[in-house]
Amino acid sequence: MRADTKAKDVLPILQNAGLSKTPQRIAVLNILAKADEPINIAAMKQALKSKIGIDRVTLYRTLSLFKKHAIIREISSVNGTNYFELATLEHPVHPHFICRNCAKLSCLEPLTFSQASPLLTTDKDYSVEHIEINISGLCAGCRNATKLQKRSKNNANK
Amino acid sequence: MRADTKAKDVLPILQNAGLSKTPQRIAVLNILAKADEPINIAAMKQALKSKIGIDRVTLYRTLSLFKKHAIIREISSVNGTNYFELATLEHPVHPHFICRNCAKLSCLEPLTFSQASPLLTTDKDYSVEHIEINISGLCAGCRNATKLQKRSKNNANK
DNA sequence: TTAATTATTGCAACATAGTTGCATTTTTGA
DNA sequence: TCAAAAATGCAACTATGTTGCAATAATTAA
Repeated sequence: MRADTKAKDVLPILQNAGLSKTPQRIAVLNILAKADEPINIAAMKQALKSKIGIDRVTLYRTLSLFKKHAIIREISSVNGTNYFELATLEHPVHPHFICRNCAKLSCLEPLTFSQASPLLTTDKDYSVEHIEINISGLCAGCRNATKLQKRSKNNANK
Repeated sequence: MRADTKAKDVLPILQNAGLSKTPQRIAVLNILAKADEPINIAAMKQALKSKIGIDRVTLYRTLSLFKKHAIIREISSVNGTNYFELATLEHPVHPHFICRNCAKLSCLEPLTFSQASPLLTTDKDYSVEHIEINISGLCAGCRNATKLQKRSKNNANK
C-alpha cells in the first residue's frame, strides 16, 4: 500500500525537472521511491527486471541525469558499488551506515551541528556543495553472527 | 629533503605489522609517505613507474593488505576511484574535500565534536568502526576557472 | 652462511563496472 | 496526426578489479 502511494507521485518529479516521461525513467523512480534504504545498481537491475526491460546503458544514463537534476543523491562506498536515494524535502541529506560484512546501507538521523562548523562555511579555498558522512562497522545482524561463529570455533577447539 | 626524511621511516611500519619487507611494499609505502594528499591508484602507478616494476595485481594486493593491517586508510569517492593515505598517529582520521571538477582530493582539519554525538556511541544497532566525512564542491582553482569561462561566454554573446 | 620452508610476485585469464557512437524507436509539441 | 527532438538499445570498447597458478624472493632455523 505504502509503496503504491509513493509510486503515484513520481510523475511530478519528471514534470518539475522538465524531463520527458519515459517508462524507463518512471520505473527507475518507482524503484527508488519504494526503497526504504539507498540501493545500488545491482539491486536496481534486479528490481527492474520484473517490471520493465531496460538496458544497462539506459540505467546508467538515467541515474546520471537524475543526479544532474538533483532528483537523486549518490552515496559512495569503499567497496566500489555506489548507492542511490531519492532527494526529496522530506528526505534531506543525512549520514549513512554501511556494514563492512553484508554491505547493507542504512540511513541515520540527520545531524544538526551545534555550531556553524568552519567546514560548512564557504571559505576562499573551497565552495562547499555537498557533505557526505559515511559510518562503517558491523550491523546488529552481522555482529551477532560473528559472535556465534567465534563461540562455536572456541567450542570446537576444546 | 622532507620526502627523503619521511621515506626512511617506512621499514618499521612493515616490521611492526609483522609483514615481510619486499621492494614492492617499500616502494608503495614510500609513495604514500611522500604524498601530501591522498592519492588514487592511477597516480600511484604513475609514481611507481619510475621507481620499480610492479604488477597491477601486486599493487591491489598490497593496498588491500595494508588496509587490513590499518597501515593505510581508503577514502571513497562517488566517481568510483578511491584514494589512499597513510594512517599514522600524526595523521588521524579527518574530513576530505573533493573537487567535482578536477577530482583533486585534499585533507581538512580533524573535526572535534562539541558533544558526544549519538552516532559515535556504540548502540544496539551498529558497532561503529570508522567515520568518513567527504565534502565536495569546487576548489579555488576550478571556481576561478569557471568564473572566467562564464565571463568570456557572456562577452562572446554581446 | 646455507638450505628448506613459506610467502610474495607476476602472468594470464577472467569478471565486473561504466562509457561512447550510432541506428532505431519513442516522446513531445505544434 | 505528424515532424522534430529526445531517449533507448545495441555493439563494441575502456577501465577497474579479481583469481589460480607457476616462478621467484624473503624468512627462518640448522
